Amino acid sequence: MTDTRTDLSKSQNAYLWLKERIASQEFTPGYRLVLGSIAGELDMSVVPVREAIRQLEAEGLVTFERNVGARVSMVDDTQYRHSMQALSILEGAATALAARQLTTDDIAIARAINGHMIETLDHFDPRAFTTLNREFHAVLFAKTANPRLLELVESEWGRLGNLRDSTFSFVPGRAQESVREHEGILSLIETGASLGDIEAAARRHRSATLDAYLTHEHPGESLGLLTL
Amino acid sequence: MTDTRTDLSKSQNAYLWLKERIASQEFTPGYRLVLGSIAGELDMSVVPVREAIRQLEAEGLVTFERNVGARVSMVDDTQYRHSMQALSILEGAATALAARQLTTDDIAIARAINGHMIETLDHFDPRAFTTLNREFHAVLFAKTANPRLLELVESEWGRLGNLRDSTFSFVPGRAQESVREHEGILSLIETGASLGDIEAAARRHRSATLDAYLTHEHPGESLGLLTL
DNA sequence: ATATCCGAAATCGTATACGATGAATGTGCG
DNA sequence: CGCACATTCATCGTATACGATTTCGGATAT
Repeated sequence: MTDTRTDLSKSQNAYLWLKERIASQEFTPGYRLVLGSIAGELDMSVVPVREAIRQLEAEGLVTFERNVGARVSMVDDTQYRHSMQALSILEGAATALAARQLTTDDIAIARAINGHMIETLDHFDPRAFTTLNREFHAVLFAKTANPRLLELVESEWGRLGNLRDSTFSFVPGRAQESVREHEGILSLIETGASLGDIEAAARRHRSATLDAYLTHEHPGESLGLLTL
Repeated sequence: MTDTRTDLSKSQNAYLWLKERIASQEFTPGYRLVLGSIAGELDMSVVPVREAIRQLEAEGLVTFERNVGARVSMVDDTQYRHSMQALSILEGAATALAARQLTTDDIAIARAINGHMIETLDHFDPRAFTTLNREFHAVLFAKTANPRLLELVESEWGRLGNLRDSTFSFVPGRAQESVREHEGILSLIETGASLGDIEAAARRHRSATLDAYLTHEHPGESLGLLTL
């Protein structure tokens, strides 16, 4: 069942394998990455595993402590907010930069996805909702004029380990609000609104998710949205 | 003369050493990083060197090709634009997020630095100008409410290898324009302008540097500034 | 002269080995 | 009973070794 691709180096395989485990929350923040065990699991020596972990470290997914080992990074609440805010900025810009490239077909696809999201609202499944949500935004980003922004967005999502995204969706009413905002962004794009307006809307959309979480979990507290 | 810090692991030392060489342009884009040579130079085996290079790869400073080796990443013009644009977005946001935290003292310091920049305009030294320029923005960012943004900015600067920054400054008239824009940003902050205005100004400031370069090197071409 | 093939050298990717360091456990003393 | 210290164990960090792959140069054929 090992889906290791032989056309990749072992260290690359280890890298992907670990990344997957972290993203899928099999390895949760704080989880200790023992070189020997992982190497055994993947049927390789420790050397490529170490390389893989170093790469993950450079991306911020893993923290090393000398002579102690590596563990999946803990993102405390503060870091979480900062990453989310950075994400809102990056995604907002990416959306705006893609807006002009989107065809009516693209918009139709996005709208269809949003339709599915609305359907799920009855028998609410946060995981499905989250998946659809990412698909929705993927469509919007797909034709961005700046692929580098996409890399940054992806990397930042990895950093967050999409860990709490599902819990986010649980904030009462936020899901409904979210799909409404999606529709709002789509119509802004359709009607040829200014890039500034589109960017602001897309940014607010992500910020609002975080803000809803903050005010819900820590009543009275708020991110203080970047007003753009 | 080896300033290797013994409190760091060898791989960390190799990482820093390489990063320095790349930043200082001793290793220019395309330069081949031969494991054995570097290991010899640093008096260590190849293993830590490989780890270091993997980290740099994750940051985008180095590119690996299987069974061939690693070389310092080539940033072609397109990638360069995209990174610069991403940078303008990140720096714009970082500036806005720091604006409200800046004291009159901070602004005075920034203004003093900008003053030095103006002085250098007579006997124009692009390297000194660039250094001062980064200092200026460092002051503005220093108190940002979002340190994660700073990390992203730093990382993106590393990616660009601050390679062509000096050539940028050579675009006729851009240096003068730049210091004027600095002053403009400072007064926006002083007068308590909206964060949106500040962000837009800061973003435009960086974009304009790129745009000046593009229209100068490739006449008729332009980035098409994100209008924010 | 140019192209093609072959062998040598260079370099990479990974396994194994081992000293070094930190954590865990046990032991003796207050 | 609890704490200081010694000992053992787990794990890390790095050196060395070696097969695998690519690159390079020269010999041969066209």
